[in-house]
Amino acid sequence: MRDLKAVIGQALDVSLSKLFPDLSPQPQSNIEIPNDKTHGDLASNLALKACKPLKKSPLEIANQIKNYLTENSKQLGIADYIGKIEVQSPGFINFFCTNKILSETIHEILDKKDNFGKSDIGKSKKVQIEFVSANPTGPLSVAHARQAAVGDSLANIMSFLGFKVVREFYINDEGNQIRILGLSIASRYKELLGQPESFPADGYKGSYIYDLAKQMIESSKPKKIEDIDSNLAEFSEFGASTILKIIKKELEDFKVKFDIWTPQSALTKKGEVTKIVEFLRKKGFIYDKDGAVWFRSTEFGDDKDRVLVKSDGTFTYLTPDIAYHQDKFRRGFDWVINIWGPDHHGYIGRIKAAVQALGRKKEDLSVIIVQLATLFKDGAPVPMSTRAGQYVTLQEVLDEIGPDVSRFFFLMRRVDSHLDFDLSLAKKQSPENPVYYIQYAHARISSIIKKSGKVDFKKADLNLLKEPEELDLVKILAQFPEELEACVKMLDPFNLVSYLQQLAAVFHKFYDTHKVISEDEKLMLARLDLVEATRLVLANGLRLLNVSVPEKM
RNA sequence: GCGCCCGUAGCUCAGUUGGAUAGAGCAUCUGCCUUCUAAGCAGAGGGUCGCCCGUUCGAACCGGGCCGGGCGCGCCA
Repeated sequence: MRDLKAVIGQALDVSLSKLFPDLSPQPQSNIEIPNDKTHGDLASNLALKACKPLKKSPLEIANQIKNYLTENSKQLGIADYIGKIEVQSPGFINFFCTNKILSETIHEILDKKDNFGKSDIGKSKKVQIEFVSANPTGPLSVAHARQAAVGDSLANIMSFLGFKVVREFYINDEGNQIRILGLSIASRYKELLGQPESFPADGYKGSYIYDLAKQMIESSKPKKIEDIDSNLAEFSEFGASTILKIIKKELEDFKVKFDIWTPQSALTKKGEVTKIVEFLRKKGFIYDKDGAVWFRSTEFGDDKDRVLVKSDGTFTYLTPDIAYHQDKFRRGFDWVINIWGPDHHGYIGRIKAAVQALGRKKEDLSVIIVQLATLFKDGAPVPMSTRAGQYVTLQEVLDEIGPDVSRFFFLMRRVDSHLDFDLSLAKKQSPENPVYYIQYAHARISSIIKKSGKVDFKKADLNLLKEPEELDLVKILAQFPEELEACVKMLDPFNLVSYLQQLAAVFHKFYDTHKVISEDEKLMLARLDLVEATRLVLANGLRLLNVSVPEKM
């Protein structure tokens, strides 16, 4: 269907230029699948676009194009695929397909199997997707979980489409928040040893801090209370590394894999952070003011210039991050994609500025802002705050509802839209749960194929498929590759989720209207081809989302 | 005050280079299992696409101005 669109598009362009050679520039032909079936299988608005420059009525233009296409259908390569062309008011040109395109689609799917939808539009472009990158100061929150689901699924889809994808987790193991983590643990440590003191005001209050303090007491030789304050780094280090292990475990349980874990401290140790300031200074993007070192980010469209080195000599958060981005590009990535929470959207301007200061185009970096997910339990929102230690961790969600349903729920809305995650609904193993709707379609087909005992596909006469429910099914199957491309274009796996729901709906309708297994042997064989193709596409889609594909439910 | 996101059915949301009668799920109501899995299907009700101007053959979509909600605006990370 996608190829057919291209062929028709070209045929339209040719006919327009033959009919009106003086028209310049030529309007772009726009071909889409109409909602209303009486408008054909494909429709073009070319005549409407061309009417203004040509100063003619769109209906007249459309009819001229239609006649040209009909007369030259063989040369234009559309004769076998287009059965009828109609012009409808106010000037749409509607195309009605023949069965040939449908049977070709089914055969293509049955041939390619798991590879249907795979393409090389990525042209082996090297892409890095950095996501989650949570500070190792506490277990992963629901916000991280959504980012993980988005990043992982997007990475799957992009790999499938020919991009060379690397998934990376940036470990923010330096800076203020790590110091506060150490302070928090030390405070609990003293408390457990019977010397309670006031807990730091901005400390992490979660119960896991007690666990960490306990572990330190048990594993290391207990320190003298008076030594603690001079050994804060040890508390920080232990806390960060232990929490990182927890994070890794949570992600593993969520079926999210990373190729590379890059700690900020590694860049610092190599001196990259200091070097990046010198580098930018040499390029002339640096100035000194009020005892601090500033980056002239406004030169690249940022709202204001940014401090890189504070007057006390320490770096701001931005500085190592610039070094990190330089490191990314040095490693040869053509395209760097960062997935961040909404609290970082004000940060986009400065990092894009930095990327340009490093000599890259701003398009080489894409930032996806994933809006927050609010958990609902029994109709009420679950409150969340990391510092107060009052939040549901990814682990708890996983324990309660499992990775399949969780992943799916996190992808059910566009990334830029707030997501209400209804734990009570997700937990239900019932019809209201949309994950089962798709999986159920796959299970039903598996059951039919098993019962039919058929192993040989592609031998049937697919011209026997004439019912509207059958044709609808083939048409939506044909759209799978386009939907995957849309995910990359939008940088959002949502399109795939939405597509799979539609596909399942069309299948369920077909299932309820027509029987596959029947006395009519020839028809049965054709329908078995059709449902097997459907099964393959459902499986491919679910696999890209990392949702399991059950044969029985 | 400035910037970003959002405002579409009772609720949660699709609708993306402007296209034909604005869709889905949930919720409510009515039907469909002696036949491949009823975790399904069919049907009904439900809309001033936040409001007002503008652009044009055509606007939920583009532009301007309001109203309302969320977030960000630090020599924090």
